[in-house]
Amino acid sequence: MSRNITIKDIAREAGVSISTVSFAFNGTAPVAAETKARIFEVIKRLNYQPNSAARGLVTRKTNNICLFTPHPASDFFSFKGNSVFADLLQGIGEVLDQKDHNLLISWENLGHKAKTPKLIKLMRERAMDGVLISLPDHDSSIIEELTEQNFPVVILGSNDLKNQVNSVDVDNYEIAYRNTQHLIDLGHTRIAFISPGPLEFLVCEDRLEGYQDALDSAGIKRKEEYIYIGDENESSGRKAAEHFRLLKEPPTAIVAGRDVQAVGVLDYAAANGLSVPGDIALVSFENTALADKYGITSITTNLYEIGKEGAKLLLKLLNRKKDRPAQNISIPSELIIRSSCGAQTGSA
Amino acid sequence: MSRNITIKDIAREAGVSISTVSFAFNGTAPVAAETKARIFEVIKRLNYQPNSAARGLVTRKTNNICLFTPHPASDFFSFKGNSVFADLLQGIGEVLDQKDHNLLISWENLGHKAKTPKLIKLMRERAMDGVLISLPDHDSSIIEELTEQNFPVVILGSNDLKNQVNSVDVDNYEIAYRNTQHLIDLGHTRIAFISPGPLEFLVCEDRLEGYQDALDSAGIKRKEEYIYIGDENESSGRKAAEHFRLLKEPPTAIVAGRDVQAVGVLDYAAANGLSVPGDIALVSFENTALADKYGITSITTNLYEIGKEGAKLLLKLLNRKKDRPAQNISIPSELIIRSSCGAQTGSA
DNA sequence: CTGAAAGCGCTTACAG
DNA sequence: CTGAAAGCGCTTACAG
Repeated sequence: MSRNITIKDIAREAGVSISTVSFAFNGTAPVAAETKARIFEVIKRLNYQPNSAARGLVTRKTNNICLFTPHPASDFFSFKGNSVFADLLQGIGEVLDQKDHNLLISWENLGHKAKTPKLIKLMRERAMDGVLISLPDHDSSIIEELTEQNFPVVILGSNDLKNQVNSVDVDNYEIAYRNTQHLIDLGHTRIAFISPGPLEFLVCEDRLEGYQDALDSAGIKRKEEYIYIGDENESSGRKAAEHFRLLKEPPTAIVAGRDVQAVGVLDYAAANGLSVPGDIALVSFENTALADKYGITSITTNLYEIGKEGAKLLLKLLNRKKDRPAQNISIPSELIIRSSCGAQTGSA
Repeated sequence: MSRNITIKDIAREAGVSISTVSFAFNGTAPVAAETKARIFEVIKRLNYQPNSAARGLVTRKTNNICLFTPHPASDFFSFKGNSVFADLLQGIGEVLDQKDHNLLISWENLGHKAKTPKLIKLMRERAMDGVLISLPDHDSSIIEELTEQNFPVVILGSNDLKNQVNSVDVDNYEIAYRNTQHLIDLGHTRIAFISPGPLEFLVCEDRLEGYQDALDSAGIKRKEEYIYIGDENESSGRKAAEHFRLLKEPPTAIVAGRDVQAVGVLDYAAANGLSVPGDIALVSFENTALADKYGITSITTNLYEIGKEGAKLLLKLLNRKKDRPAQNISIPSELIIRSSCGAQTGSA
């Protein structure tokens, strides 16, 4: 590779000092109009782009933001649905793009139990300015270590550290409560719940709690057998529906953990001559294209907005001198009523 | 944030010079055993991690590898199926992890037509050591600019630049040919094709050509109406099946572009009293869990291996002094026979 | 408005 | 085996 153009080349070619080039290029000090024009002519002609390592060494900034998950990639990217994950990334990317930041992406591989967790290593070697953490579980030791060092962190999604760490999320507790309450309002008392994934993910736990508290508030007794742990596959919805159906007292309504699970429930119902919402009233989360297509009542979980607001918040943190109390941003959700819950037709 | 531990701190604390610390830490020159022990004790105690910017400034390496797509994130991540994309990332990540490299991820947002493409900017400011390019289309100007500068590039997937640029892919032409040939061997002559996505993606074009050439070789006349441009949604498979069914001369076999489309075809068939493989023989690509679940004959497209081999190849490039001719690695594919094609039962 | 100089935290010849 | 010194390409006081 041929030698790269440096600030010295520009300075020599433009007949000025390197400080003047730096001032002009960065707009960080006034430079005479003609000088500036000459400098920029040379910059353009020579295709100059400042070396980020050199710049980073003195400014102590990399302009890299890390999106991290303390889980293997497969868990992470499968857990988030297809389009849903793209939305998160798109939201983050748009904001970072605009502010000239790069996106680093990292996860903890199973079995790769290094002495130093990857993220801590990245922080110590200053490979990034801040981190967005997604899908945290109960082990918040990494997050605590980062925040102790005053390293800028924003959590995307449910977390254990409310009020201590900046975060952006939909209120999973609240939307599960709302979904459940909606079914209660429609007269149901035998209401089952499918978790969108394993309960070690806080998003799942939060939703379960919201569901349970809604039942409690309505004076409806919880039933262990009304809870099914699903996953990102449609089949888990089908299996859940079957599990519920085989109970002595089958539920009359189901809170599915995600739209694809709701589709599985619909599938099981159709295959077994059950009517939705007649025999089973159904609500879900995400409000993806699937919900629209199959007429599933679903509450929005706007990952695009989470990504966007998360990135914005992190960037704001980077520009602040003094500490401020942690901010917990909640992205509003909307319950989209369709045919599956029985509210629309009134014929439930 | 408190001041960070530097090599100076280690040197002072260990009572040696900074060169010795550097030599010991990097194993880049012999250091007396006791000296080394003392140094590492201090390193551990003080949690030292070398500053990557400082190191990068002199070594001219960032240890960052960029995964880039010249398309908006939504296109990219949706195009690759859910798990399929996770597999690609997982493959890349495992290799980079092991070699202590970080993954930068970048894409070209629509409407964000900057004067300098993002990737070129990243290259010029030396924010990464090399780049993996995924989902390229016919506009290879960016890739050409990178290779002209001798910047290390590996293309993941189909590309226009065979023999000029390093690449790793399944042979999309060949697997489409093989899929089609399989149906021909089963006696079909009216064979339709669903593209996995828009033809601007080279992977789609390659598969279309493989399909067409298989027909040509068998002396079967191509029919424009036997080609349907699908997308990443199941519904596109359903629509394709309907489109084909309404033709005057409906096909007796379909090469679906991806498993989820094949599921759509099955769905349409079931809803319309058509038997698979009786009325429609069906083959597909990807061999995901869906194929297994629904008994779809499908040819593997191992994205995990593509990611892994791509990352390995790129890392090898980084360590080479002199140029070598571009390498085009082909990941082998396997046709997994299941019930949908009619080969298994012989009752097609 | 402009320039000379120090310094960011490393690596790497070069001496010894 | 170890250390003093130069230098990577920038930014940023400091003088003028």
